[in-house]
Amino acid sequence: MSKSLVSRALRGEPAVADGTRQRIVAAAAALGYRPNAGARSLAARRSNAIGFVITGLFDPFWGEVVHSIDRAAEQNGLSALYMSGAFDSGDSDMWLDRFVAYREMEAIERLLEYRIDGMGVGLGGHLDLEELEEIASVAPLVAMMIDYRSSVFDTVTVDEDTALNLAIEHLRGLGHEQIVFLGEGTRPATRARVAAYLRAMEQAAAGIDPVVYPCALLQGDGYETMRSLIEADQVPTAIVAITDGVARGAVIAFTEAGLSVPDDVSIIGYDDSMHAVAGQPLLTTIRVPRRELGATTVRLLVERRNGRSITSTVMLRPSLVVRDSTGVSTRARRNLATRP
Amino acid sequence: MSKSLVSRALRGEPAVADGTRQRIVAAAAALGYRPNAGARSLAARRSNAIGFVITGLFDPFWGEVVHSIDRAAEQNGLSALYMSGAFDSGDSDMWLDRFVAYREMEAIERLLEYRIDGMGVGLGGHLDLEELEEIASVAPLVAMMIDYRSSVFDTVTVDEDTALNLAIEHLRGLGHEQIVFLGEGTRPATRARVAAYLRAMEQAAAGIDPVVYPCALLQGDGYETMRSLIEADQVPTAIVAITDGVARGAVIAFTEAGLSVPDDVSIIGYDDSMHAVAGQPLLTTIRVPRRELGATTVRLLVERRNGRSITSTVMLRPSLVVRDSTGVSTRARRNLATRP
DNA sequence: CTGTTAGCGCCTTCAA
DNA sequence: TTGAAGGCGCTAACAG
Repeated sequence: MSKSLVSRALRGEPAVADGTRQRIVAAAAALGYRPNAGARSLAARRSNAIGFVITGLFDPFWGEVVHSIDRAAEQNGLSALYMSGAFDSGDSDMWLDRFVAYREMEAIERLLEYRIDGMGVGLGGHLDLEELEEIASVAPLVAMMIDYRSSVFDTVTVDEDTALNLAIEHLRGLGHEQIVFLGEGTRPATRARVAAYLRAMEQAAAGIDPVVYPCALLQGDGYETMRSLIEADQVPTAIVAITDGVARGAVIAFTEAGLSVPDDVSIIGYDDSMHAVAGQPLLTTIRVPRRELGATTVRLLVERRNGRSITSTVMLRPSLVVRDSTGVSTRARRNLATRP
Repeated sequence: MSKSLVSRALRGEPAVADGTRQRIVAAAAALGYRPNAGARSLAARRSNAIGFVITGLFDPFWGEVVHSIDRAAEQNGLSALYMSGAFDSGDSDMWLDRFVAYREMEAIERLLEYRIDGMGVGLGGHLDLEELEEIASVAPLVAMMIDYRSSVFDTVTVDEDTALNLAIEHLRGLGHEQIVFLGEGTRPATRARVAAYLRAMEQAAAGIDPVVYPCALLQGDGYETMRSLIEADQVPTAIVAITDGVARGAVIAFTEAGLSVPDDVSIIGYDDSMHAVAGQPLLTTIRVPRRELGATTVRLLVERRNGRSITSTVMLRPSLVVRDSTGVSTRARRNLATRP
C-alpha cells in the first residue's frame, strides 16, 4: 500500500486492482482525506484548473456565462476558479452610478500564480492588447466579448454587425427613419458595437445620418442622457441602446416625461439581461447567446490544453428578441404611409 | 544569491540588504518570474487565500458583496477565489424561471483542496447544518445570509426582525391593516424572513391574522402568484415581498390588471436590487448593507486566521428605502379616517 | 498490479 | 545578512 498506489487509486487510474482500490477509497473517506491541489499541480505540472477574471461579476449577464462555464468545465474534468476584476471604491448607488476600481491585471497575475491550465477574461477596463498577449504567452488565454483581434490569444465575441443589422432592420420595418445610437465606444468591450451601428446605418438606412449620443453603460447613464435630450426637445423616434440598463434608464426618463414607449419612442436594448424583463415595457433587445459564450470559451481552452497552437476566433451569432418596447410610432407611422 | 535569499527578498522580509533586494527584484521582473502559489502554500503551510462559494453569482446582490470582499481581502494581503455553487441545467429563460442545478458541496470541497485559509459561503440550496459544521472543522467558515446558528462556524446575517418591523410599521403608518407576505420559507436562506414577518405582525398588528402566500424568489413567481390572487379577487392593500424580483412581478401583474401601485396596493420589496429601480414605480424596499456583509465576512475570516476560537455571529442592521411603491391606498385611507 | 525513487517550487529551520 | 539542508504532499517514471 504505497503512496503512489494510493495516489493512482484515488485518481481513478486503471492499473489498480479493484479490491485494492475499494479499500483505499474506503480508508480515504474514513480518514477524511482530501487531496492537496497545490501539491498535486506541483508534481503533475498541470493543475486541471482553469481560471476566469470577470469584471462585471455583478452583472447578471456574466452570471449565466459563469453557469455554462462551470458546466463545461465539469464535463472536462476541470475546476473553474473565478476572480473579480474590480472592487467598489465609493458608496454610490450600485445600479445607477458606478464607482468601480479596476484591478484586472492584478487579478490575472494572481490567477497565473495558481498555474492554471488556461484562463478566460471578460474585462471592462482599458487594457492593452500587448499586455494580454504577454499573458497569453504564459497560459492559454481566451478573451470574451472584447473587440481585440489578436494573433496570439483566442477570442469569443459576438457578431456585432449581425446584431446591429437585426436591430436596425427591425426598426426600419416599423417605419422608423431616424435611428439613433445611445452609447459610447471608447473601450474595447464596446468599441465594436458603435462601429457596427455606423456600418448598419450606412447599409440599411443610406442617406440618413447616423447619430451617436455618448453614454456610459448603466441605467443611470441612460436616464441622464435621455433627460437632457428631452429637455433639448431632440427625442428621436427610435433608439438602439448599448446595454439594456441604458435602455431601461431611457424608458424611465421617457415615462416620467409623459412619453410612451413604444408609442412615441421605440427602444432596443442590448444583452437580454435582467433589465430587459425587470420593469415595463419588457424590452426588445439583442440577445447574446450566453451559454454558447461560456461553453465555447471552455472548449477553446481545452483545445489549447490538448495542443492546438493556431489562434482561433469565434463569432457568436446574436438574435433579436422582440418584446414590447418597439412599435410603430406616430411619427414613424407617417413615414410608413408616405413611402412609395 | 541562494534560493532562500531570493525567496525572502521577494516576500519583502526585513532581513535582506537593500541593495541585494533591489537586484533580486529587478532580476525577477526581467525574467518574468511569477511565484507558484501551490508550491508556496505547500511549503508555508498557509495559502494566503480565502475562498467563496456563492451560488447566486448571477444575482447582482452578491456582485456588490463580491466587490467588498475583494477590497477587504486585498487590504489584508489575501487573494479571494470564487467558485460558483450552481450551473444551469436546462434552457429556460434565465430571469423568469430557474433551472439551476446546485453543486454547492462539490464547490466547497474543491475549494478546500486549495487549502484556503478560510471560506465564506452564500448558498441557495438545501444544505444541512452538519455538513457545514464538518467543513468548518477543516477550515474557518463564515455563512453569509443564512438562517443557521451554529456553535462551530461564524455567521453574518441580517437582522430580519428589524427588517420586517421597519416594513410593517411603515405600512401601518400609512393606514394599512391587512399586510400579507409574499414568499416562502422552506430554505435556510429565507426561513428567517417568514418567521420575522409572523413575529412582526404579532407585535405591530396584533389582532390581525398574518397571511403568507407561498411564492418562490423570482420575478416570474411574483407575477404568477399575484395573477391568481387577482383572479380570485383576493388582492390585499399591502404586501411585503420576499425579494424585489417578486415585488416587481407583482407590480406588473397589478398594472396589467388595471390596479395602481401604490394607489390600490402598496408593495415593499427586499434587497434593494436592480429590480427595485428597474421600472415604475420605484420600489420601496428593505436594504441589506451589502458592503458591510462582505467586509464583515472577511474580517471574521481574518480573525479566525489570527487565532480566534470562539464562534461569532454578526447581525447586520437593514434599513428601509422608501420610494414610490408604498402609499395610502383607498381602502387604507378609510381605515386611517376611522381610527381613534 | 504494486513498490521505489526522485523531484515539482517554495519556505523554514539552523548554521555560518 | 547570507547559505545549506530538509521537507511540504503529491505524481511520474521505472522497477519489480
